[in-house]
Amino acid sequence: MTYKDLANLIFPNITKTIEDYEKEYPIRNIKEDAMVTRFAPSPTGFVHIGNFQQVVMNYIMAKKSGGIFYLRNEDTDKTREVETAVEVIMQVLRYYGMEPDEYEYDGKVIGNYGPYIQSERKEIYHAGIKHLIEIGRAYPCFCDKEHLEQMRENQEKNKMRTGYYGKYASCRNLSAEESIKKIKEGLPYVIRFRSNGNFDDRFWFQDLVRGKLYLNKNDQDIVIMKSDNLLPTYHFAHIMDDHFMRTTHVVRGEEWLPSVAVHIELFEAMGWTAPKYIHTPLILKQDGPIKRKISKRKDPEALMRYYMEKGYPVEAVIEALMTIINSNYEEWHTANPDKSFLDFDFQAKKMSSSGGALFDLEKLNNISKNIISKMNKDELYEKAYEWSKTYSEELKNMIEQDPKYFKQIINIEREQKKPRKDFETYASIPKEIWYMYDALFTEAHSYAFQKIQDPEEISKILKTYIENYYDELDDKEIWFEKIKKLTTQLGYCADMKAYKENPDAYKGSVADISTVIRVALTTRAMTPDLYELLKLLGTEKIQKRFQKFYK
RNA sequence: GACUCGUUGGUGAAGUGGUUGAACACGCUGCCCUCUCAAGGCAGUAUUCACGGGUUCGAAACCCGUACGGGUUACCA
Repeated sequence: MTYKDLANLIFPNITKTIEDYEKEYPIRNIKEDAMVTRFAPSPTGFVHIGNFQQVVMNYIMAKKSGGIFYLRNEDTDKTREVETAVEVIMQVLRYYGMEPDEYEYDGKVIGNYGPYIQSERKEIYHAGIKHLIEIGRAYPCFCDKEHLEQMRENQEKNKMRTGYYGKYASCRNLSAEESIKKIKEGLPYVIRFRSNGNFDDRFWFQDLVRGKLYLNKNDQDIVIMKSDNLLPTYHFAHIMDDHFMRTTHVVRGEEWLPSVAVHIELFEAMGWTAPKYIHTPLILKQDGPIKRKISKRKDPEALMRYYMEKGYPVEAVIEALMTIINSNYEEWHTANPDKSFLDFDFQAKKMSSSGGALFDLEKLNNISKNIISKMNKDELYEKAYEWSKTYSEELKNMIEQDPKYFKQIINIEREQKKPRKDFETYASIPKEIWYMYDALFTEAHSYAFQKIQDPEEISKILKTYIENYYDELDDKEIWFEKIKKLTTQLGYCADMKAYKENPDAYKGSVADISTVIRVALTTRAMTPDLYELLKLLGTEKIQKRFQKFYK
């Protein structure tokens, strides 16, 4: 009895060999320096911001180099899987314009290196495992959970490294005969990798972010195939997939750094060269005095859904992430405002390797405000409208009832050198402009009058203004001259400079008069340019809103 | 516990032995401009790079130790 018999007993129906698959998935016909990258999430139903950051990196590397970016669904853990997960992932990728070149979704397989869903690649993994068994680099292990647990406790007690290795790896000494016998008896088993490594040996590993790392070799006989569903573990699945999908660069979180030695040995055992690895720092969150991993359970901003629902422009989120990825991105972008992030000279080694970055929402807000302020009215209209269709009934209604009017409102102080920056997100638009709509205005009750509170005085100001001064045909200069005349007529100071020098000499200033008009029209003391607002509202609406205050 | 990665302002950070008396951006503070606000302009915001020691003519940068933080330690990825 040989390893070959053992392999055939375990995988009687696997006929294809590694060589067959090498032919089936040939080296990609792309430029030598083109990168093949992938996004390989497990289908949990969410896209974490840390994962998305990796998507951005993967996407840039592939696109810039003329390579391929593909999506692979890592669903080997059937207990965690969520039904609609792939849909969510594709939705996010498309929303942010990072459509993969190859993927499997909605019954379609795009690309020649599929299937792109791990649970559909069982035969490929089995062929790999069968091969390892044949050459003596993998073996069935019959140890049960209790035994393993006991072993770990003992190791911990003796301050040893924990794990299934060396003398602790009892099943590695089973002969082919013994293993075959146990399997025939029906004992449950997993398949473990047989490590040849010595932990005290070290080797150099090149990580593209951290540089050269001097790591201990692996000596763990890790599980490569699980007992229940015969699916491989992540460790084994990813080396098979990354090899046969001809991946050149793997971007993953730094939580994988401790298993690099395992993966390297696995690649060696298969006779393959490993792809290049880029281990990214985690995204952290300030929680009181402590920085901790941003968590999808506690922190809504950990999930991409949050940014979509809030209506941050796509470019804003990408820019915020790029800033974390390569902090010189921002400077580059201000120097090259018209270029896409794909033109940026992204370099993995420029990524900070320190601890992990706090994702700064305030920074995002600032970026977002700037980006929105630079859109012209048509762009903003298009994007906000598109967004509103799925995320905001309120905004959608506003826009649809009169698109032209909406554009006029958002265009106030917009297409100019130093545009206003009122809108932080698409979702914030209604909060800033609702008072321009009569239907919404009738519900408003509290008026934020400032210095002038006296109802008699307010009435007098509004009445005098509308009866004697306001004319919607006036240009801005004349309009303001009239406001000044009104101010003087009522005994206030029309010259702000004079007023500031000696405020006690007057009842108040032109600012106070304007504020009364502004608040009566909008309920707020702070709005964009009054002249523009008046023009857009029109005489009729103005009169109606003023009437409430007449005595 | 074991193994491992890291530690520059409130935040992201630049920096690889000498025009760094620590860039840039966000935030914060003040002033100016101004009919309000948002902007914009100007100025301020780490006497110092976790701490201790060493190497050097010279260190935030190189070395050692300590402390602190993160990660891993699963038939989860």
